[in-house]
Amino acid sequence: MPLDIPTRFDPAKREAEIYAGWKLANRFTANPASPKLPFVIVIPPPNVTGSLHMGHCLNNTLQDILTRWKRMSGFEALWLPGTDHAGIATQNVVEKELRKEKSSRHVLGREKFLERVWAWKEQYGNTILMQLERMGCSCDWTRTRFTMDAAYSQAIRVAFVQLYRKGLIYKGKRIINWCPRCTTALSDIELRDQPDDKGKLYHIKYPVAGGGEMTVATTRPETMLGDTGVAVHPDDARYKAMVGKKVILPLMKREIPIVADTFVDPKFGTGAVKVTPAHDANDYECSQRCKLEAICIMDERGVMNANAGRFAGLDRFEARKQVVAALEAEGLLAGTSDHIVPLSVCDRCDTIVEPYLSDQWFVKMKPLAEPAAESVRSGRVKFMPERWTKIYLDWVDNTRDWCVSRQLWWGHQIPAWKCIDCGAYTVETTDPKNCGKCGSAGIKREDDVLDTWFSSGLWPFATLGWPEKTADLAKFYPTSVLATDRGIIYLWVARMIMNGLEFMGKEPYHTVVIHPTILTDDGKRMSKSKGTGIDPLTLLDVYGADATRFAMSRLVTTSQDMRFGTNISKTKAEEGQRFMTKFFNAARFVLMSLDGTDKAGALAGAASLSNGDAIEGLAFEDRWILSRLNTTIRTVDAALQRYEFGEAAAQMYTFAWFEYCDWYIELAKPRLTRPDGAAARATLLHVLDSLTRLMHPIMPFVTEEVWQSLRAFDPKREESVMIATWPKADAARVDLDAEKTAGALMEIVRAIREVRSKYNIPPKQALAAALSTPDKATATVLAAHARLVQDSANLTRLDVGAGLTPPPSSATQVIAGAQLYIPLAGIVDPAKEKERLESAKKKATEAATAIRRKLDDAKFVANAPPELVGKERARLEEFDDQLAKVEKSLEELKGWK
RNA sequence: GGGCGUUUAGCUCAGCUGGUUAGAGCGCAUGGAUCACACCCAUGAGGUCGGGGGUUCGAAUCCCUCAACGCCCA
Repeated sequence: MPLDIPTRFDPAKREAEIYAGWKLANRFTANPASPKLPFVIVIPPPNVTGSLHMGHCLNNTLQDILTRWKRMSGFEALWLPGTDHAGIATQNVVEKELRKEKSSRHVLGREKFLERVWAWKEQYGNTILMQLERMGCSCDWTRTRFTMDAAYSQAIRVAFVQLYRKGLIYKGKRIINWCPRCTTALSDIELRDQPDDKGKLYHIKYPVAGGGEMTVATTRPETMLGDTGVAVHPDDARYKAMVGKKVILPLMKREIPIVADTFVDPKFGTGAVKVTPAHDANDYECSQRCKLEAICIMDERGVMNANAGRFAGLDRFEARKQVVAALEAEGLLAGTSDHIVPLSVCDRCDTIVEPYLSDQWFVKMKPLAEPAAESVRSGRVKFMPERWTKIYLDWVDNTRDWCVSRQLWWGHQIPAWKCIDCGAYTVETTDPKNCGKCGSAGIKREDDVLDTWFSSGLWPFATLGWPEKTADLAKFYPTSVLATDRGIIYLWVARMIMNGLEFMGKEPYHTVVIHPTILTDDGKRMSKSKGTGIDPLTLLDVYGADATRFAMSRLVTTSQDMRFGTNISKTKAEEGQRFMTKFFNAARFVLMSLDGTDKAGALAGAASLSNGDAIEGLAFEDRWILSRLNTTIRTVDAALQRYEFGEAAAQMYTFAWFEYCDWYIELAKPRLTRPDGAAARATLLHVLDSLTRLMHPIMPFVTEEVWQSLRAFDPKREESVMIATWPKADAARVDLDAEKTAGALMEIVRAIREVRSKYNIPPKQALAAALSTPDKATATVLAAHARLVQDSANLTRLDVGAGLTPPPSSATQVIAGAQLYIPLAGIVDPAKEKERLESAKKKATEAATAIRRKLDDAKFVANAPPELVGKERARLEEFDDQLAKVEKSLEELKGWK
């Protein structure tokens, strides 16, 4: 054959080149002036410290599938990429570098340190984005954004000022989560639970002034140094008389009051609790109600300060030991018991977090959260799968004010200036010179920066140019779909919806797709620290992007997470690789077969088929595959509409492999070289063309490669499959009769192959067969397609007739509606035949009995829908018929001897 | 403590609003260098649908309950 196409598509060799071609042709760039309807996705910004992991790989595969699918479907598709500055994470990375150099950010000073972070970011900050190219992601790289870009930073500032002026941002003293290692405040959701931490519950005796004692229970004895009260439940009879009295705080010899507060659980410990307002959130609230003072006993690094008396200078954990020892020495330790202590650690550095009283900036959440909840309740924003709606609502309905200040340097410095003279804050979008209240020039900017999520929350519109009224913003906001993992529904999704409503007056997207989380082979969460993660680049290197993408999308279901560890990912990627190769070879076959034949005829025919027009000489099998193709197009499209990626992938796989390759191509082969094979050539080409488009969103590279081969054949088609139109299902092509008959023919072919296999007859050895049907109509239909069966089963002849006399010494098979005889003189083994027939008899008997039992049940006939009853009757008839045939064959078998 | 999810073939998973002889891929077994593909083709074995109750003419599917595993919130 003159056409030279390799038998494999080599991803390592071709992917980069294909991708570069797309980029060069600006295929990813969206145009705000386009008359097309927009379809927009903003990427969940990966943080600049990361590199591609399996979660990104899945997340971005799905986004790319949606983007490519919509782009082909006639939308102005924009997939906007970018990265997030990741305040703590990035600062930690650079501080670590500095430590190696025996330096620190404090040695460098703020300005120099930030220069250093920027340098780091320039060098490593785009790693993930570059890796996305490896996956074939069709992001609009001309619009890449970074949350620290000048324009983006200005957007944050405008947002902050607006919220502040509306009274939605305030500064206040609160108990917040403090990381003594990062020396910054953290929000509730930047913590992680430390699993099964075995701690102890300490029972401490507090002497009561004027005699007696009270025992309190605590898991954190060192905090007693900061106690300013002891609380009991007001209804607790045991302590009623004590309320209002004082206890003498051991070790500190401080008199502190006994107060009554309903937050005390009388059943916990002794029913009396120590109150440490500066180091416990509940205690702080209690102190506000009971007018207790707050004494802070630790510094920002978790070291005891002067308020801790003789324990000053000790680390918090050392202080615990010594406090316990001191209490013991004074005979005030009533005892200890084992106790599981729920501990939180810093999400970034694993340090145990300290509840800490400090002055921080907060966002008032209620006014923002309420409309954001309403957006979801009303259905203006939908979660897919739907069950995540409840998770989202639970959070937005109960959210507390959000601490947004961080004691870091890397980030957006809070645009608030405090007046040295009058103490007022001036909050402006441009740097002020004077206090906005008293006019004093003595103003100082806040040191703190904003939580990274404050900036990410503006992502869907700040990336499009807000607060400026840009063309992009007008065209592309609101965006369409957000795809992410469930892990950041609170952190990010909720905040985007709040901000979208607050600043744009519209929800940022109509659909949130929550995709599975990647698990290890044994169903645990992948963890970097445990080393159970796998590197997607390895998969991409070995199997290529298409195979990896197919493997992942194939596994996306709406109910389950995705196991994709070392072994499973390999198996699944291999499946993807095989599919890629199979498809590539189908294309190879079609193109090579058509080469040298009547190309123009094939092209014209395929074009007519694409238009839904009739063409001449369409054979039964052509009508069948066209029917199947159009059903597949419909189901794939429907699956994507529902964001059921696994289903979409499975549908195209089954069609391409089992229907197109295994059956249709084989059936079409004999016709290809015949003069009357024009319709077969046209159908072959048309189906390949449709399949290439259909598969493109999931397997962009191999489909582009095939498309280019098709284009060499037919230069008039689009330059790239990326801009080709998405196939449209043509209901008129669906032919259920043809599908039914095809099913029967396949069954016949399989039955013959089964006989071959049982008797070890090589496929090369041609056989004869006879098909006996009960009625003439069936015989006529099957006889019309005898040729197809002969070709597929390598038969020299196939006699079809109503009530045929069975040929002697035949292997027999009973199939739906017919008996099949394959004369095998000298080979056939009556014992084997009998065994097979008996097994068939058993199966048919069981099935028939089950149905008969139903139909004999008056209740079934009365209650079941009539069409079902009819269906069951028909099935019974079929099985009875099958049974009769098997029995007949068994009879015939006896005659052999 | 509360909530969510999962439990179907050796493995990974489908199975929609209850009615199939419970499916697929991998793996396994047997046969095959046939002129698209051995990353292939053909054929086959393998499941009392986690346990126990219940509803129903009928349950893998609905309800209750127990168990195991995973995740989230407190």
